[in-house]
Amino acid sequence: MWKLNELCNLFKDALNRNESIIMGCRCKINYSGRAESFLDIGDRMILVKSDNTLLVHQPQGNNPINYMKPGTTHNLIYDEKKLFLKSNNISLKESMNIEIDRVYFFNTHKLEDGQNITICGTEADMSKMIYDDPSLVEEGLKPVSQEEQTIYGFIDVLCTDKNGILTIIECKRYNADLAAVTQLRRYVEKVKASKGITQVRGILAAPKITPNAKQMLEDWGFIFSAVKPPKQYENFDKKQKTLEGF
Amino acid sequence: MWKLNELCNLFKDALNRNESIIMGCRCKINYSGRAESFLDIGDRMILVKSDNTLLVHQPQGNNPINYMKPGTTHNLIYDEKKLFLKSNNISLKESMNIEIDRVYFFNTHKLEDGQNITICGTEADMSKMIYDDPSLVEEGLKPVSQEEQTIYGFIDVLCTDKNGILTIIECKRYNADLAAVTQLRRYVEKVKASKGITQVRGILAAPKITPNAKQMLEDWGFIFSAVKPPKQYENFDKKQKTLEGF
DNA sequence: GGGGAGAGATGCCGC
DNA sequence: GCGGCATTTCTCCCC
Repeated sequence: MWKLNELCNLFKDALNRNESIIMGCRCKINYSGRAESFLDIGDRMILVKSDNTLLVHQPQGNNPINYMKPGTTHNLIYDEKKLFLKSNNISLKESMNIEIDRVYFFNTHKLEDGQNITICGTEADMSKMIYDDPSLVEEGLKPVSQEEQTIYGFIDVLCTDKNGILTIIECKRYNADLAAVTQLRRYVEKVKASKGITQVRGILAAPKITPNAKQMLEDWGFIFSAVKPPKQYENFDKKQKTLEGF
Repeated sequence: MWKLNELCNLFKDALNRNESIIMGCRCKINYSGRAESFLDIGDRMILVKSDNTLLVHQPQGNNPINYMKPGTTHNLIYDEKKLFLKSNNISLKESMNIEIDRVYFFNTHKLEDGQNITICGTEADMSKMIYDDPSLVEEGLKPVSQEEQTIYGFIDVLCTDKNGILTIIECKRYNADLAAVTQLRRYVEKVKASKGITQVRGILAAPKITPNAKQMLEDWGFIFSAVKPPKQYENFDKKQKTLEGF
């Protein structure tokens, strides 16, 4: 068991040295800022990163249950046999108060990492794939532009179809929903209005589409085209195949 | 410094006891599933929760740089003086491979927490506030329904205005954008079509609205009403006031 | 810094 | 399970 009063100095020193801090503890939490929240007593993991991000994780679930953004100031205070972690972000008008009953583990370490992640299979990759080969979406399409930031908006892929009609393709890497349809509709309307042309086609390219979205899409004279984002499951399937070989 | 080969058993035992695991290490990461990603060598914190969620956090930033969802299986393997954390989620077709060079710290502990967080200041709170007092949005509004799940969609607040015209209010707790306008527009159109009435008003209630969204809103004959979500910044302002008193 | 849109989004609720 | 939608969304890009 930790001597709680000594932790305050360890915590402060770690902050001063820009170390990352990880603490397992039993606590209750109040947050006030963009909203107000209260979390009653339970066991959690608290991370304070070298950029002063704070994360509180319960022992289940993907997301932090509470957090403070980078640039927050933190003070660990010992009072009346309890620890209080008081965090403030003046500029964001956010504050958090964690009342700590018990500390299960406590570590600090200088961690250095400037690496950026590389990801493929994103929507941008998908729109590039379609731009490079529009026949994936429809026969006879000719690419005009990709990922173009225009006054009409951010249009994924712009083509002309086999009849020379301007065609806007909106990509979704997931099951396309109502919001995807309204987004496409917005682009088509903007291009029509600003170019003063009446005929602009809209195609929604995604692996799937919800029934209601399909309905609304067709009500507006648009078309769905089933396209999967590139490289999805490629490595996994390869690996599974290898495993099956044994 | 840790004896790497011993960690594998500690790790396995912790998993078997449903303990949560936290490890600071130097590693590189490959992920394959919904997309593919690679993260070159650097210092990170790895959390494995009692529900087998895996999170990898860099020493900066809010979000995990890599993660695996609850229900993933994990194996820590020692081979050729290196550790490999191999994680697989068969049903989601996702896999991760973490190659670990060095371990800075390693802790496991049984953490128990069944608490749910209470939050106020959400959009639901905001729509309830407006339903209870529609004059916050416009004089003469009479509430009809709140948070109604209809075939047209999920309408925040439904009112009649001072002339008895059906009025749909869409709430946003943040700066309203183009998507918020298209959402409102969708509801108004659906209600018009399904009820067979030509006059349905739409009001967007939010603390702010972007210029383009305001433009589109007015183009469609809708109205913006400046409303703040309840309790936002309340505690913070109170606290600041107290501090100023000193 | 604000606007616009994606995210390996996640999580919640309702059907 | 899917659909619809909010999120203390966060993050990135571009103006």
